[in-house]
Amino acid sequence: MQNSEAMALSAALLAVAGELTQRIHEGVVARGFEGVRPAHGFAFTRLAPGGATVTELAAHLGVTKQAASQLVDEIVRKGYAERRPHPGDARARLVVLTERGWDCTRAAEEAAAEAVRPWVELLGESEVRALRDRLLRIAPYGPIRPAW
Amino acid sequence: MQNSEAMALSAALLAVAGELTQRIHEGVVARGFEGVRPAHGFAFTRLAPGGATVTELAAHLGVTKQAASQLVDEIVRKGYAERRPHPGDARARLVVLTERGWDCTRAAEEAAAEAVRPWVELLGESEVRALRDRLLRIAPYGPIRPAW
DNA sequence: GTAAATAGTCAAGCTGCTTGACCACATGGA
DNA sequence: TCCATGTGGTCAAGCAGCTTGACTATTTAC
Repeated sequence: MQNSEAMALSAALLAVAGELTQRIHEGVVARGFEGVRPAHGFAFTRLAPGGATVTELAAHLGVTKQAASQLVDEIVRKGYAERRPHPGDARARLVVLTERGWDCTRAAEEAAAEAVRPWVELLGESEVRALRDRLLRIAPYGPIRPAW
Repeated sequence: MQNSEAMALSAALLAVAGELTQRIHEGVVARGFEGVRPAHGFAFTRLAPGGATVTELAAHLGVTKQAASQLVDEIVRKGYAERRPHPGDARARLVVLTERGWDCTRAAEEAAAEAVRPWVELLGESEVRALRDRLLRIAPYGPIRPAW
């Protein structure tokens, strides 16, 4: 594959990612969840399955644990999560979503569906599913980092 | 399309975008261009076709013109671009890439090709081209914004 | 039982962005 | 032609989110 083709692919991918992030964020805010940043959404997806420690969250977001701790401070203060004692490790604390945190997560899913709708209208549902499948196959396992 | 499917698509897209940005950046640095950030790359693509004013660059990056001006300061100081008087508007200044700026742009294209190579090995060239074509069709025209 | 590793926080500093103020030049109407 | 308004650009100050460094409490390993 030529360099220029790879660059066009990259540019398109990053443009779509930027647009998507912005639309999801706007949709979440429009549903009444203010003071929440896109990075919080990525934290929520890590906390959702049953909570996580600050260190686990830091690894998932690709930041220092101090930064993750500050982020947790913020979402706790805003009522989206709470810190509980960790069962089995008295040093650690388990960060779990509150009911409001779950509401916000569901709002983000709705906003994502809304953001993707124009793609379905343009490409058709099967094409979008194919897009998803291909992206899932090349998606990395490592930490989720901001695009830039 | 279900909300959960849209969310999976979004998560995969953003994960791939983050990984891609990081790999291109690493590739550019590995080719000897230090002190350059991913945002600079997006500036370069706007400057490349024949230069741009600070205001045009700000619109392209989706930031204030003050921020764009600071970014131009930086890439000028590092030797990637220079400010010239604007032909036809004495208020404006045309920011153009230097030879080193062009070298860096070509390095970014090489790095992009390198980052995309694993996808070609995994999905095959025609599938990756199809991916590119679909992304190009849903890519927005507006400013390029960081994914988060 | 003690030394090293790990979870978490506090504090200070830096970087890249923002808002606000301002000057130089351009544009359009009397 | 002259002036009022709009636009391109920069300077300055402030802020948000991250970093590094230092420290305590607890766990793990020998």
